[in-house]
Amino acid sequence: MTATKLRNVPAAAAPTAVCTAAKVRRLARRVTQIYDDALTPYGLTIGQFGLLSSLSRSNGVGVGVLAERLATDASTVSRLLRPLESAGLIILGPDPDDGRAKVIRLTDAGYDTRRRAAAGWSAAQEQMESALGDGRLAALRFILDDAHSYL
Amino acid sequence: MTATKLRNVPAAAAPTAVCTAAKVRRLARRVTQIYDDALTPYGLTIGQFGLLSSLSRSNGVGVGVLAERLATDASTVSRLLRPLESAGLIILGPDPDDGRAKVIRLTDAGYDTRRRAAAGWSAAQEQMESALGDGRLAALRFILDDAHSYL
DNA sequence: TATTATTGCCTGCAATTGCAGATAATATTA
DNA sequence: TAATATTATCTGCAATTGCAGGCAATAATA
Repeated sequence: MTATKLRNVPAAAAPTAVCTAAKVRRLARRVTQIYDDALTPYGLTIGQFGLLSSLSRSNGVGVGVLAERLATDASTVSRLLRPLESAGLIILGPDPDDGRAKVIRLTDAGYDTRRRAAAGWSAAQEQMESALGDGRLAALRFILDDAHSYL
Repeated sequence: MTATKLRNVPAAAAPTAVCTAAKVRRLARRVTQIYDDALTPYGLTIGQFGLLSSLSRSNGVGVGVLAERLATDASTVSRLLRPLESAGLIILGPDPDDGRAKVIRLTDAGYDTRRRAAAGWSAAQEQMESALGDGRLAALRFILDDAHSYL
C-alpha cells in the first residue's frame, strides 16, 4: 500500500513532456494513486482488488491462469497472493489433478471484502470520469484495449 | 536499465481486464519496455533520455525545476542524475546564487549522446504508431494531456 | 540581529514488478 | 521403463519511484 500523494507535482502543471512514454507512465502513477487511495479504507491496493475481482469471476484457478488474466507475470501474482492469504481473503490449496499447481479460492471474507471494496473502486472510476468526461474515458479505454492487442 | 520482455504476457492476450487502472498500468509497463529496449544501444533508459532531453531544452537548471518539468519527484530526479553524471553526460555544479541549489548542465558528450539516442527514441515512437495507427496515437496523446491537466 | 520558517537536495525506506534461475511434478520420447 | 523436456510455482535480484525525514542554506520576522 503506497499512500502516495505526488507531493511535488501540482495537478495542472504537466503538459511539459512531449514523449508518449512519459505521458503514459505518469498517468499510470497517478491512476495507481487514485485507486489505491480509494481502496485504502478497505485495506486493499488496486492490484489486490483486481486479483480478488478476477477470482470472483473465476474461482479455483491457479497462479498461471491468474497471471494471464491480469496480463502480468506469474511471480507478481504469486507475491500478490501472500498478503491476501494472510488476511484470510483467499485460500491456496493443492490442485488434486496436478501436484505442481495450486488452486486459489476466495473465502467468504474474500467475497465480502471485494464486494464492499467495490464501492471504493467505483468512486475512483467516477473520479476519473468527472475529471476526463465520459466520452474521453471511453475513448481512452478503447485505445488502451487496442494498444494491448497490438503491443 | 530493465531489459524487460513481459515473458508470460503474449501480445494479443489482454482484453481481460475491465478496470481502467489495470489497463493504464499495463500499458505503462509495456511502453517502458519498448522505449527502454530501443534506447539500450545508447546506454539510456527512457527516464534518462527524458532527463537529457529536458536539459537540452533548458540547460543549467536545478533538481527542483527538472522534477517539475518531468512531473516527478525531486528525489527521483536526484537519483536519475547520478548515473548520468558518472557517465560524464552531465555535470552538477553549485549554484553561485544559492548555496542549496545545484546547476545541472549537459556536457558535450551529453548533447551528443542525446542526439544519437533520439534515433532509438524515434524508432520506439514509430513502433507505437505502427501498432496503433497515427490517429489513435494522436488521440491517446490528446487524452493523456487532458488527463494530466485534470488529475 | 536573533529566531523561525522555508527551500533545495539527498538518504532511508518500502512497494511494485519483471526476469533468471531453482525446484518439484508432470508429460513426452527413446 | 528410463531419460528428457515441459510446466507451475517460487525465490533472489535489480530497477523504478514516492514519501518521510534530515541537513544545510536562505528568507522572513520579531
